[in-house]
Amino acid sequence: MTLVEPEDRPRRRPSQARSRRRYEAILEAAATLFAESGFDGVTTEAIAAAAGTSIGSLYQFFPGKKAIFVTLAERLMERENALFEEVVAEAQGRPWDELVEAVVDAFAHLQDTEPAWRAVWSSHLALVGEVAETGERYQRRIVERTAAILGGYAPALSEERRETVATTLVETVAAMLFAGLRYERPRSRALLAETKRMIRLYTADVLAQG
Amino acid sequence: MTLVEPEDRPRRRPSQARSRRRYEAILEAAATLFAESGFDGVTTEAIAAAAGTSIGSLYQFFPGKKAIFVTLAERLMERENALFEEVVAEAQGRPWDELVEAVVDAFAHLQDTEPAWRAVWSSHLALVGEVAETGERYQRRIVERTAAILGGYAPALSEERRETVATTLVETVAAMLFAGLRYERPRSRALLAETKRMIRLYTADVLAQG
Amino acid sequence: MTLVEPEDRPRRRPSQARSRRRYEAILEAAATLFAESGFDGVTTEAIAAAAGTSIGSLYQFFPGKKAIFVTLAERLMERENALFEEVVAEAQGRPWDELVEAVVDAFAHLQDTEPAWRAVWSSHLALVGEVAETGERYQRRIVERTAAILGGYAPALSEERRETVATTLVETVAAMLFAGLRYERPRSRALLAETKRMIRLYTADVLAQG
Amino acid sequence: MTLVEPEDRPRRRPSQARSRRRYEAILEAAATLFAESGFDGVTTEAIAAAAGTSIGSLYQFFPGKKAIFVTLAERLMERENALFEEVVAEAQGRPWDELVEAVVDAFAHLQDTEPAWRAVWSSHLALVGEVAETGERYQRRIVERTAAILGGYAPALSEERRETVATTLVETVAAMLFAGLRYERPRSRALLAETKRMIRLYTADVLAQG
DNA sequence: TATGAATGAGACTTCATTCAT
DNA sequence: GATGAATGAAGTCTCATTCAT
Repeated sequence: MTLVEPEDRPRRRPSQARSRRRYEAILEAAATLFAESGFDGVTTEAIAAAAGTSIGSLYQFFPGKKAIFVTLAERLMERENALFEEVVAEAQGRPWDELVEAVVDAFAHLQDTEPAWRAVWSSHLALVGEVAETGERYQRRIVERTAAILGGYAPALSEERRETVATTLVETVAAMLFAGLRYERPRSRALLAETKRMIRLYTADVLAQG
Repeated sequence: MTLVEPEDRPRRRPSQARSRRRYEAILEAAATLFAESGFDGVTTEAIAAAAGTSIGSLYQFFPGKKAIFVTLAERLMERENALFEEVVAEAQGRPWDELVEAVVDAFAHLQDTEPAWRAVWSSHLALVGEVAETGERYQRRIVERTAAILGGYAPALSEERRETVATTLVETVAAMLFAGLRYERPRSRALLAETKRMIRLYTADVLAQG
Repeated sequence: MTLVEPEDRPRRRPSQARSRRRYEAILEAAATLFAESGFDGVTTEAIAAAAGTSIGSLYQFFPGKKAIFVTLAERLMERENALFEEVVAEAQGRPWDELVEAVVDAFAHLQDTEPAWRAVWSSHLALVGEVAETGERYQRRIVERTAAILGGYAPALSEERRETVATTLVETVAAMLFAGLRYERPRSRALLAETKRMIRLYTADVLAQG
Repeated sequence: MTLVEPEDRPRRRPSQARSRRRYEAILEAAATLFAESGFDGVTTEAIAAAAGTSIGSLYQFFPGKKAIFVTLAERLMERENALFEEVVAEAQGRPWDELVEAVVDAFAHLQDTEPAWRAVWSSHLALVGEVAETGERYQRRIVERTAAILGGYAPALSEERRETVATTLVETVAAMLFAGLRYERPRSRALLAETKRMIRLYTADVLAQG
């Protein structure tokens, strides 16, 4: 189970208010449960119960468990993408360091508020099955955009170098945000602060040396 | 399934040559299969088959599937610990940067050669189920040792800072090694090189500023 | 599910034009689908969809899936009965052979034009579940009528023989018509032709010998 | 579900005595249940229970419900084929009528003693799903053999006529044997006797006229 | 009355684990 | 000790039927 097949798409995107609520409840319950126990540790029955609905309704909206996960993943990735562009647009013209910091903070905030974050990134980073593809696709896009933006600050850098640097930055932030999940509050913030410092230094060096 | 219970220990550490071989074959087969498909994606039957033995024999050595995983994990962690101490001992007296580089290279090499690496770290980092506890315990030890060694190079650093820095270093290396698994060869090496550069810069700054 | 219970009757025989149309559409759609995929292979949802209505409406007319089938069956059987009497009335006074041939042809034509035929007879002949009872009842009536008519042509035959012969004729025609469904057009007609020849010879012998 | 796929073959043809018994018990229980309630009316759980074993064991031998049915069907068809050849060989040189009678009697006896008979023929004749293919294949073989043997008795008949006649004979016997299942003992025998008489007359006519 | 979303019993199947040989 | 057949709990999913709108 690695590719996203058509059968992994929702069955029916509900439009009426009550259905819509149900649909969202299922996704929300699933996000929480997946985050707690991982994909295989969660049963469709448990998702339905946590969403306060019946197994039958769940299957009316989604053709299967994987489809729920994929929907969650694509939604999150879409949001991450939008968030990235939004922050970048806002930070227009500001120095590189500030731009990076703004992006990292935005993502950290998303991580804090979005239950799906943990479930999806866990799967993505751990490469275990689901969303390998989806996650990779979205991450690739952010790497490319980062490389492009970096080009504006470091025109001397070869395209290849830019991509390597962008990949490193994105992977580092993602990995460290994820690692932060394993720590309680004061420590996780400290880890994030150190991460920012680390990439600031790295970036400065790259801009100076290539 | 998160804590390591007594029932997750091997049943009997076989001493006779033939049994020993069987035991090792099971662990080796399991490492490969877990790395490929994750804990839930592997059946005990498949492990036994890949080890060239029977499901009955497998259960003679291990009380269950989780015990196989836990054994693999503890073994790997033990080796990582030993490796760490070994490299540190060898690098005695050398500058901090060289020490760090030697440790990172040693771990990178371990990652390349040990099939269990991916399975165990995936579980550990993704926090999904198994070995959360075991992994955390071992990682903690390495962080503490790193902090202690760092103390030798930066006596001015407060104990708390030392721990934060050590944590950051260890998490970064672990996370980036793991991230490297998602890339093919030339890129994964580049990512590792950038990671080393990044932590070298970070470390230098810490040593200079605190 | 073998007996026809009161709950297998339609809920209400609609009289208003629009309802009537809906009711018929459901029966027609069901006939086609049952013929294609058998009773268990068809979902109520599919019937409603094929009838261009909703599942809710379907249950307004019929108390359940079986009731649709039973209605179809009784309707078909009724028509067969009427057809039989009609043909017999028309053939009044003609020789036995011509009478038989006329009946067989009429039934063959019904089979060709009525989608329910296949579904209902399949169930009846195969004795699997539905309409065993209904079918048997109607078939019995036709056997009795055949025996009675035969009495006019062969007064010497004992009542018991007459019944045996009538049963044989009816079963043969039904079974061979049904068998014909498994063949494509030219062959199925040939099979029917041979069947007619066979029963003609059989009948002639019975009339001659008893 | 119409074609016989590789996944419809048994999983493991057991060799040890105990397994063999279990395997047979499953098939026997399935034959009885399928005959009573049809393919869809039977659950794998019910088969396992009737066979005095567990659902797990059932799935160890067969990959699914259909595979049980297919195994039953192929086995029966194989037996029918063998029986046919056996009877034909024995009747070597005897008149056509005796040959036909011997074959019909043999099949009638098989029908009486083999619980799978009803289940398999019901499915085959009713064309509902399963074994359509398997049944057709075997029946075709018997038709061809019948046509060939008929050729020895009626060399003047064109090949096409021979096939039509053979098809008619085989279909009639099969259909009437099956129809007989719907009658209690004395009547079912009478029906069979009449069927024999009918095909004797038919055959005599064919041999005389072509 | 018409609609179709909601329900949940129950079907099929897998697989970790036990146990007789 | 080794084997692999046997077990059955538990998971995924379907579909007949109900019911709120």
